[in-house]
Amino acid sequence: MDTAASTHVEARVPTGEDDVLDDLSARGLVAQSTDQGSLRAELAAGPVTYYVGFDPTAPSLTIGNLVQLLTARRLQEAGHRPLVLVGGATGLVGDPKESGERTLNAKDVVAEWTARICDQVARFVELDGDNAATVVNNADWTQQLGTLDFLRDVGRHFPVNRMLGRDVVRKRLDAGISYTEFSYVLLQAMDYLQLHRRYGCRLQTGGSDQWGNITAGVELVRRADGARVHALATPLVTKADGTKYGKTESGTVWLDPTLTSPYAFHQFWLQAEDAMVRTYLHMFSFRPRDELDALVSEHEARPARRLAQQALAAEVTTLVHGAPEAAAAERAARALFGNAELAELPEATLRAALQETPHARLEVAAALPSVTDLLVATDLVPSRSAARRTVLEGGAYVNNQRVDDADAPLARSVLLHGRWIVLRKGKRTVAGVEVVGDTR
RNA sequence: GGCAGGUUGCCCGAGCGGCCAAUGGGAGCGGACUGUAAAUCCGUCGGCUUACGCCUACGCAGGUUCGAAUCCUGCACCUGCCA
Repeated sequence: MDTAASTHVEARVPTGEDDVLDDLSARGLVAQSTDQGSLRAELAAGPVTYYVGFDPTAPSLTIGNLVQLLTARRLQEAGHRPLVLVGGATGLVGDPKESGERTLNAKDVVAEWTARICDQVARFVELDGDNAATVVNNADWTQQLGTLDFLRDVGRHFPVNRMLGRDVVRKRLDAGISYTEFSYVLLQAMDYLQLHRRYGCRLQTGGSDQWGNITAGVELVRRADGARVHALATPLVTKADGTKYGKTESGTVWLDPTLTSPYAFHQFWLQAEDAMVRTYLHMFSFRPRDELDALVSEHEARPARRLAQQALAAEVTTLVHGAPEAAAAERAARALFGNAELAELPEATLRAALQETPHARLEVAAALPSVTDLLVATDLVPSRSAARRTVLEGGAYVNNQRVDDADAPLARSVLLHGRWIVLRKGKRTVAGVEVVGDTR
């Protein structure tokens, strides 16, 4: 991680125009690749058809997959032709992971996830033009393949002794690995071969955790068709301490706005660690590198202003959710976390901000509910016990005022513009409450 | 197939008849400090109950006992040794 981050601080040797590969590696997006010289030559010679694949293991992709999607987009912008593969077939089998055997998902569930991810993925690449992207599903060539043909035509190219030497497999040998997962690599390798034959695909990109699967495909294409094709792996995105990236207190950061709201998505990036913003900007932003370097210098001079985080959040949210959503998330953040007194915000601004956060509408007849009730109603906490605990720990705020009594009904005077409450848990988790009904 | 050991809360891992909602670590959450950053320190960490308690939990199903995560029986899965 650090090596990737440090390579682009130094001024590059001035060789005129950077090519895509230079740009990718300067951005820290190249962890491993097959022979760079010939890959560079092929990319320079003309449009190269390449592919990146995603397995439907959930109803949506996550920000962990975003690096892959954006890398595909960078290559497309450089004139190459993307095939985005969704693993309708491989998703039924499951990539072996170190921690142990996966639970197989039901076929109809996988089919639904596949459809959703096909839609999702299509938004990150250009579907028109000379080098239009194509979304493909590996179920198309895997599903009707017979077992005997599979064993004879694909299986014979895979020496088991080599397969046993693979890292993931070795790590699973003690705990055990099913034949299902052991065979996964054959399916992914076959994808590369099929895409090579059908579309002339010559490059596969993916996360470095996929390197083994990717190179297995490279090898299969060579053995089966005698062709030399390429592989390019991006590094895994991590936090400064090397731990897993992409989780918040409420869980995974999804690309689907119904699973992670644009506001929550924006907040995630806004809260990026100082030590990592430079890395993230280079990996996720499409702005030129010298512009990013300038931004980072400015940030380092005055980190408390969080300029780099703001730029990062604005751009990535725009990429994923569009400019209007990104702007709304930004306005909400400014209203709720800015220096302005909440009571002085115009109602329209306040309402718009709270619509972005988790919020609840409450019918109230007489007395207002307690903070505990509100924390539960807005899903800021999972249970009433947790809500009480939060209040007890001093982490519950109404309109930025700490509340000490978990059970006392709130006074009517807390209502902003007669109906709004800004509820906060801890430092940065905000929710809105709209009180409707008799508010005399 | 035989023998031995194992299955504990989000994860790791103690407990081996009552003092166990269960030691400890990690993650998470809250507070202090700060900048919606990191590090550090402190607190918290099944659910319901304005707290007297109640409910659900220690692989699954039964049983013994006043009382079981702890003992017994059966089942499932895992690990090691032997075949």
